[in-house]
Amino acid sequence: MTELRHTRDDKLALILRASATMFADKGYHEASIRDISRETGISLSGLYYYFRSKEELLFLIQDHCFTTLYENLGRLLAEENDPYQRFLLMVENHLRYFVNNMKEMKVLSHELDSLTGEFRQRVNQIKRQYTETCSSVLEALAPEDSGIDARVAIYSLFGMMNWIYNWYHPERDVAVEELAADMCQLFLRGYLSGVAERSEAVAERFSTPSPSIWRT
Amino acid sequence: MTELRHTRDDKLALILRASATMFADKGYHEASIRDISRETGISLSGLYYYFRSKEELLFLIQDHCFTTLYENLGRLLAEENDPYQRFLLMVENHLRYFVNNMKEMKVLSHELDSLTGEFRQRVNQIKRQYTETCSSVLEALAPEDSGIDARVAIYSLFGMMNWIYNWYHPERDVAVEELAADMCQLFLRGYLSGVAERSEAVAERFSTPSPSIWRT
Amino acid sequence: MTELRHTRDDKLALILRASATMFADKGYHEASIRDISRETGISLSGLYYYFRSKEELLFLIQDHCFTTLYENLGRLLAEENDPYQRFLLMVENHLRYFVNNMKEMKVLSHELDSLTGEFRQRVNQIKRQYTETCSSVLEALAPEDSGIDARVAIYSLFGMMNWIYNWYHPERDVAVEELAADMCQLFLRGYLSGVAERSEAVAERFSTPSPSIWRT
Amino acid sequence: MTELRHTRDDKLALILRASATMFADKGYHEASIRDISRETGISLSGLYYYFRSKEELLFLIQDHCFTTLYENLGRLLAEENDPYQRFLLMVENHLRYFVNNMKEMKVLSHELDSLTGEFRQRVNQIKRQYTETCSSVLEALAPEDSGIDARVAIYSLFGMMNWIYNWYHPERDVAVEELAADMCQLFLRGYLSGVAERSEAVAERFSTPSPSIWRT
DNA sequence: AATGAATGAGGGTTCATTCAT
DNA sequence: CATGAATGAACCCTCATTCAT
Repeated sequence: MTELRHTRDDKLALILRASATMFADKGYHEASIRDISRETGISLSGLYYYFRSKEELLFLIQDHCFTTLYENLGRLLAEENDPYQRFLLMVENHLRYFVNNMKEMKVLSHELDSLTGEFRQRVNQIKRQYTETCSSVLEALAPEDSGIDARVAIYSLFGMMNWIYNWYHPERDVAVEELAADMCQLFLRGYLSGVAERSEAVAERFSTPSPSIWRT
Repeated sequence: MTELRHTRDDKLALILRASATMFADKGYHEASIRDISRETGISLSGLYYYFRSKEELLFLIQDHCFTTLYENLGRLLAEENDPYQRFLLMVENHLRYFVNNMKEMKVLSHELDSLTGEFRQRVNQIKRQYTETCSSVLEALAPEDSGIDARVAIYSLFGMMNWIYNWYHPERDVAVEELAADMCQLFLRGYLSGVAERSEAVAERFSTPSPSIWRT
Repeated sequence: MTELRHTRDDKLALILRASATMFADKGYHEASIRDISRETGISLSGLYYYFRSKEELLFLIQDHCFTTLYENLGRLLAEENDPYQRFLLMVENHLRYFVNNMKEMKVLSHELDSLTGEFRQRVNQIKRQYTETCSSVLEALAPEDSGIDARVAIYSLFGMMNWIYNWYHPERDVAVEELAADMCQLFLRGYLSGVAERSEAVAERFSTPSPSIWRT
Repeated sequence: MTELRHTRDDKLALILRASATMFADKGYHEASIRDISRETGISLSGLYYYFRSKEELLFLIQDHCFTTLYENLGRLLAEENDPYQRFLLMVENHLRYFVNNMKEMKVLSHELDSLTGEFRQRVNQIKRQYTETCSSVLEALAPEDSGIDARVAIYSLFGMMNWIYNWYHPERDVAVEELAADMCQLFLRGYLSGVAERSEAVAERFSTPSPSIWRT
């Protein structure tokens, strides 16, 4: 009885998985409902029992991903007070979810603009919540004056992390834990950290803006 | 006279601009040739005088962008020997071109997979050349052992830089020169650099891998 | 009930008929799917439920025609041993089917080259089988030495028969039975057969090749 | 001077040749003016100096072919009075021209319907003249009563001859002279001529119409 | 809960043809 | 004579979606 009532949810989950894979591989607009029908074995019109439109399907995927990511972060942060550890947890949570759901995350990164109206608003809202949580974790760690613009800082971090679907291969590259540790160190201490003579040599270079010889 | 003879190239340039904007706004597959026709004022079939297929159009854009980016970098590096300055030039060149050609660069980032066959190979080749040049600039600067995986380092840098089309607004955010300076500092010295007590406190945290409490 | 379940096949048959007529009247390439849509009353896209491409549509027609023609011949020959009767049956079968399906046969004659790849191979294969069966019927009848090249003989016969779509009008010309009888006599006994003095007069003429006064 | 004035005609001849080849290979409608432009090396718009429309181009080819064929026949028949020789000349003239201009003749056979209006009328007129001349040659030879319908006879002959573009390969098959001789014998004396016992055995079979067991 | 059949809108592309130069 | 540039019409085909069953 109980199992039977789960049938619907199970099938929906199957559909979401297949769709996310399809959307990631071919892009949202290039992937057709027919592709999903073929992949899931459910007939074209049968699919429409589970969602009302293709856009809702995209929404369901994005909503589920962001919600999970966000809730995971909340759960982890709830048990940790130390700012450094909180930062570390945030990065690792983010990267781990991305690595484990690479296809879905590519969809998240690419296809936000494909949503419209209320769908877009709802995803944007949770995305904003997530971003704010991350920002506050970062700010709790910030030096009084790092000399770095706040938006540049947070979005550079996101850029580092979100870009991985473009190059990261689990079987070839370092494990997620090291990936997280490396990125944390890069972001917090920099590429040259630990190098002795760095302090003055580099510092001096950044003290004066470089001459912009560059034309557009 | 001479100007008149440039008509054809000018129109092609106009088409490429409009197409890049279209592709960036709606995505390559969502943007229709009819959209480009409407935007440029050239008839649908008239456009095909300038390119043989939509895919070639995408190729022309990507090829032009990457080539320009790559050649600009070569020109800048040719006059500079100091590793730090070379790094700075590389980052500034990259960011400046991205900021000045945001639409095109979004297309570059998103639509590489949309090319097939020889088009793809040719763009991939120049992309590889550009990446290698950047990598060598970075390596010339590298500490003996930063403890950070080489691929993680270079792609984190690219991630930081390439992500900007997702958040950077020229009129609202810092100028390109500062953007470049900030990212250089972030990447080279880290977010916490300059903070006195950082050395030991942070270092210790990275010495032992964080406990991975996280399940998939 | 049963009839209702045949709906799909019936519609396909309707489409094939209409398409064959269209292809015959305007030629394969000149006939548009829109024409077929108009003719059948089925929407343009609705047609694609029944075939995957225009080329497949042509294939379906050609395959059906050749297969029917070939199977009919097999059925007729199975019950007849006498070489003359077998020849007669072959000719009558061929002509009757052509006359009854003139449009389709014109398509068969004209549009073999319009097929490509596997479609072409499959039609060519059955065409070859049919030709071979006809050839063997002819050879079983052949005099030891008619003095006529084998290929010239069989293809002259086919030429006579296949050409009829260019001139034959059922309502104006002789009935199929006579058409078949006439062509059989023409082919087997010749136009002058029965004429008394023919034997020597004509024979002599063919004994020496005519002087070729003709320039290219 | 004189040579210069021939330039136009020479180029037109080049265009007609190339077009006929194109039309024969791909069919009239499938061959594009662009194909002809590519083949001749003359620019797309440049071609329109030599003809007013694609249809006129087809007309020029058909008209030239039929006229040449017809005039050649007239020249040959003018010097020959013997009915048998006249028949032979007619067949050989027809076949030789077909073999030497296979591409053009395929166009003639296939694309008569592609002409409309006056173009069609003019080609049809000369075609009718040619057919009538051939018919009269045949009738001059006819037995009082061959028992064969006149239309069946003449069109069977044409069928035999016109079909050759479907199977005849100059390098593989018999020479044109033998081709002509074979077809003449076939048509006049039949496939079984010379076979002694034929007379009664076969004749009897044709005296009674074959039982038409065949349903549509 | 699921499907076969159907559709309107729109996709990229090619075509014969024109016209100013 | 010849061409580069341009166009409207039409092409085949795919799409997300619906609806009776």
